[in-house]
Amino acid sequence: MAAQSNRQQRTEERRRRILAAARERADADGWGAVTTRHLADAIGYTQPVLYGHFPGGKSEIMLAVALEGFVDLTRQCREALGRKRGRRAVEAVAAAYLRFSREHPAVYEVMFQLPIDARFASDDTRAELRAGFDVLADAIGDDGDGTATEVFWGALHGVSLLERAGRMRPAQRSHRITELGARFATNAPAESRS
Amino acid sequence: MAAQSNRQQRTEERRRRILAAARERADADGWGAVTTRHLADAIGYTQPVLYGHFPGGKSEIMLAVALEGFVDLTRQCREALGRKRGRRAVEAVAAAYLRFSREHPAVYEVMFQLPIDARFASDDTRAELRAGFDVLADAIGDDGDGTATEVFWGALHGVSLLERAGRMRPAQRSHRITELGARFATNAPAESRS
DNA sequence: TCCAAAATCTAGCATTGCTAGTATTTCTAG
DNA sequence: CTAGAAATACTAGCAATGCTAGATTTTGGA
Repeated sequence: MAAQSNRQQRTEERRRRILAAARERADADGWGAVTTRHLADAIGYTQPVLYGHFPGGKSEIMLAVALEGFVDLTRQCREALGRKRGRRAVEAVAAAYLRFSREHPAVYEVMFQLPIDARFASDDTRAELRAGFDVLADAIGDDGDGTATEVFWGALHGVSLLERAGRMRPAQRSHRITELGARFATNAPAESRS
Repeated sequence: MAAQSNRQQRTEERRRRILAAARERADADGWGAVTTRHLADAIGYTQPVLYGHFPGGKSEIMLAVALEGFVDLTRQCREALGRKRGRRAVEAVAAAYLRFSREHPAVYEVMFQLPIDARFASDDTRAELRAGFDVLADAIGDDGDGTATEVFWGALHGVSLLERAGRMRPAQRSHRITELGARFATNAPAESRS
C-alpha cells in the first residue's frame, strides 16, 4: 500500500505542484491571473495535462484549493482555541480566523464563493465544513441550536472580507477583535427566542 | 436646466436601460452572464455604443450599478430604522439589510467586491458609503469610535453572504435576526478597550 | 525487441472584453 | 431646402481565455 508505482507517485507530485502554483499565484494576483496556460507553464507541461488531473478544469482546481483551505483554517482556529474559555477563546479564534483570511486571500475567497452544492460536495467536504463550524461553536460556547454560531461565523466572515476590501480602518483591527470577544463571549445574551 | 436637448435625453435614457439590463441579468444569472454582447442586444444597439456611455467598459457599468445599490440599501435601512431604538432598531435594520442582499444578490455582490479605491472613488462614492455606515451606527446606538459599527456591519455582510452561499440554515433566518438584535443592541457590552 | 497503452503535445474552437476604422444619421449653416 | 460637418452607430477584427479533439511521443511489460 505504501509503495505506489512510480507513475502514481509522479502523478500525485504533479497534482500537488498544480495546486501549489494555483494557490500561490491566486494569493498574489487574484484568481483572474490564474490561467490554465500559466499553470501549465508553472509545472512545465502543456494545458491538456491539467485536465488529466482535474477533468473539471479550472473550477475543479479552485475547489481543490478550497478544500485544502478548510482543513488549514479549521486547524489553525483549533490550535488558537486550545483550552481557552470565554472572551479569550473568542478573541483567539477570531484573530486566527482573520489572520488566515488576510494571509491567504484567494484561498479564502474561493472557500466561500464557490458553490458547494450537491454536485461538488462529497462527504469529505461536508465533514470539513462541519469541523470548521464546530470549532467556532466551541469558541463561543454555543450550547443552543447553533444560531449564535452562525451569526458569529457571519461576523468573522464579513469582517474579514470588509477588511480586505479596504472598507474598515486598519488601525482598529485589534479593537474589532476585542469587540467580537465582548459581543460573542459565552454570556449568552438573553436567549429571547420566540 | 430642465429642458435637455433631445440628444442628451435619449443618451440618459439609454444609459438607464443599460444599467437596468445589467442589473436584471446579473441578479438573475450572475455577472458572468452579463456580457457586452448581451447588453448591446438588450438595448438594441451594438457593442461599441456601450463604450460611448461607459468608457471603462464592463467594470464601469458594474461600478455604476454598485453606486445605485448603495443609495438603495441605505435608504431601505433608514426607512426600516425609523424612530426605533434598541433591539427593535437593530432587528429592523438587519432584516432590511439582509432582504436587500437576498433580493439583489448581484448588485450587493458588486457593491463590496469591486475595488472602491482612489481611482474609482469620487466624493459622491465616499459620501454614499458614509451614509450607509451612519445608519448602521444609529441602529446600534454606537457612540464610540465606530468599532462596534464596523463589527455589526461585518456581521450583516457575512451573514448575508453565507446565507446566499447556502452555508446557513434557511429556517433559522428569523432566529439570526433575533440573535443580531441581542448581540448588538445598545447595551454597549463592557467597553474593555485597552 | 516490439507492441499496446499511457502520456503528452499540437493545433484549434468558441467565447469573452474591447477597439480601430468606416458608414450612416443628424444637426446646423447658408 | 440643401450641403457639409459633427455626432452617432456599425462592421470587422484582435488578443486572451477555458477547453478539447486528434496526432505523436514515451513508457512499461511480454
